[in-house]
Amino acid sequence: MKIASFNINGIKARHPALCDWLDEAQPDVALLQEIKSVDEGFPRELFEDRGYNVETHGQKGFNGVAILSKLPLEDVTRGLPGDDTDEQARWIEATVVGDRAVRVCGLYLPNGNPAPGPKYDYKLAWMARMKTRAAELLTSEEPVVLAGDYNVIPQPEDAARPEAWTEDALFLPQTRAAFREILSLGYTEAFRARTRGPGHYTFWDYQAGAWNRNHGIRIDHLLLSPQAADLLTDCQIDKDVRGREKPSDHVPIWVDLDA
DNA sequence: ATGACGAGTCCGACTCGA
Repeated sequence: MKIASFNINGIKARHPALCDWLDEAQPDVALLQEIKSVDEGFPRELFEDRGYNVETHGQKGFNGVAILSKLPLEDVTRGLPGDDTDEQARWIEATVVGDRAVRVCGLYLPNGNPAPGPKYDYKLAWMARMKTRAAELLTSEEPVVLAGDYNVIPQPEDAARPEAWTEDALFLPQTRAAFREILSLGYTEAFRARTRGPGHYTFWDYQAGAWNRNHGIRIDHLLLSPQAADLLTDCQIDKDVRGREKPSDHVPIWVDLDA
């Protein structure tokens, strides 16, 4: 079961590039972030025609997450539990029924800049809620995948120029500590389970020639419960997507599970 | 250096992102 995460930065602007990548990468499941669309505005036929089931959790103008799955989806839920007043569409869950049932969560973690400030407070509060949900999911003792745009640079080696990010909400010590707290519940970061060392990125800013200079950061992650980690056979970043026509500023990252 | 990004919203200029 190939499960991918991709922050597409707007479905209206990105559906051609997204379809090209789907046709070539053939993921069984694609967890999308920043669809920037309401549910009714999402071009679901484009994906249904390719054999995908489509579940969206959209909102007007920004944010928004979606699940595309060639396998049946069950028990779909929308929104991160823990704050009924939170209206931002950043979390969707479903159970993918393959040879094994896998619970997948697609997430778009808040950016948090500028820090300090209310946006950073929201980020940290959201991460605390996510930790609670991540802990609950572990009690199922089923394979769980938490995949998405975490807006977290875990380590200095995950940025081409870490010195440029020291004051940034993506790299502040509190942000990285909150990310480690979720990992410490018992999750495995899929990419780092298989690849060590610097130079691996999932985001390059549109500005200042970041792509041409390879000034990237690694902020899109897949976290695996122990039962999912036992099934891991591969994890790759589709870096070349960033160099194509009208790209997102993020690229896809995916795992292959023996499920 | 007069610049050096892009998407969405509602129509020129704002917000948002990372």
